[in-house]
Amino acid sequence: MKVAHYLEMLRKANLKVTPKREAIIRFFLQKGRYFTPEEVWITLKRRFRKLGFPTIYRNLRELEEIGILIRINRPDQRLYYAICRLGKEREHHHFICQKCGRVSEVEFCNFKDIAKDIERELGCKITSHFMQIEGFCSECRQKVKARWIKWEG
Amino acid sequence: MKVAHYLEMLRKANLKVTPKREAIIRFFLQKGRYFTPEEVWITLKRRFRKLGFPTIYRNLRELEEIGILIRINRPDQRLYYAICRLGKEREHHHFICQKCGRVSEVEFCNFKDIAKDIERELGCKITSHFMQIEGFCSECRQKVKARWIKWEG
DNA sequence: ATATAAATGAAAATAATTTCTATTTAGGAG
DNA sequence: CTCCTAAATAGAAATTATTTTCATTTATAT
Repeated sequence: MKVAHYLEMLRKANLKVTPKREAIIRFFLQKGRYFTPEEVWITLKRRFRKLGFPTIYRNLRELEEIGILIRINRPDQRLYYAICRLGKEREHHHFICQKCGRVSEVEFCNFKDIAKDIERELGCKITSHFMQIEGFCSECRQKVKARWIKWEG
Repeated sequence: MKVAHYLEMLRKANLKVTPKREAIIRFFLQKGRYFTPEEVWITLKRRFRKLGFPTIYRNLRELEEIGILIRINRPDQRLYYAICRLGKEREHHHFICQKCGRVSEVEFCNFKDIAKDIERELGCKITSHFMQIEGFCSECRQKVKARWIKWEG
């Protein structure tokens, strides 16, 4: 998705299109991986002489609420965000590279069937599920392979 | 699983079986739902005149590391723990009741096949995945139903 | 251009979590 | 059963991520 599309999402959500919001979106879109609010702040601080922490935190949360960003779960319990290329309408999950942090959308998920089974088993009613998949992205995977070959001779 | 089994897990992990550790395990086992470290502390404080926050935090983390407890993800970004009745060996996920907080094990997950498809699609190598399923447990579901019937007449 | 509600920066507050250190305790050896 | 040692703990203090407050600025509809 292009920047224009995300800006349209802002308008639809009655959020003003400010230079900082646009910069945040462009930043995530360009990097394609996850970041902490602090990392976003440090990077954007170069371009904006004045840029407060609360602005970053507030905007990241707002952008997440309307489906432009997603939150990434990490064991260190800090906030991590990444851009979502699909939005909330299309059910999907995310793959996170444990080496480079790249985040990729995964549309495939036959959870409907699994949910049915679980509901029958537990007698419960499932309303949502969250999944995060981790591993090595194709790029990092090839690097690892290359190193292996080098070692193995 | 019984308390004795969890104590055995402690020994295997070279962690001493202290009264507080045992109390933490019993607490979670009896309640069957998730709690914050603070909630655990408040409850156990009644039984132990002296009980420090760090002890709770440290123990919860340690018990999680060896598979006795699991961490629950909530949007508020705070720590939540619950007991795991299966351990790390058996691959499984957890269902969390959004009303009462009850945590149930879900062994069914045909992720192997899904993983294959994702790996082919993204060219990645999947090493792990995390899933958390939410909804209403059978008990809370019946309560909701009962209220509905009452309303509907 | 103007008005107005929304967005922002700076400083301060909050609150969860961890560190530090002296003391206590579990559990193995004798 | 007693002693020993490493591990566990309490309490206070420190740390640190995140949020609140509020005066000022800005986007955008008119």
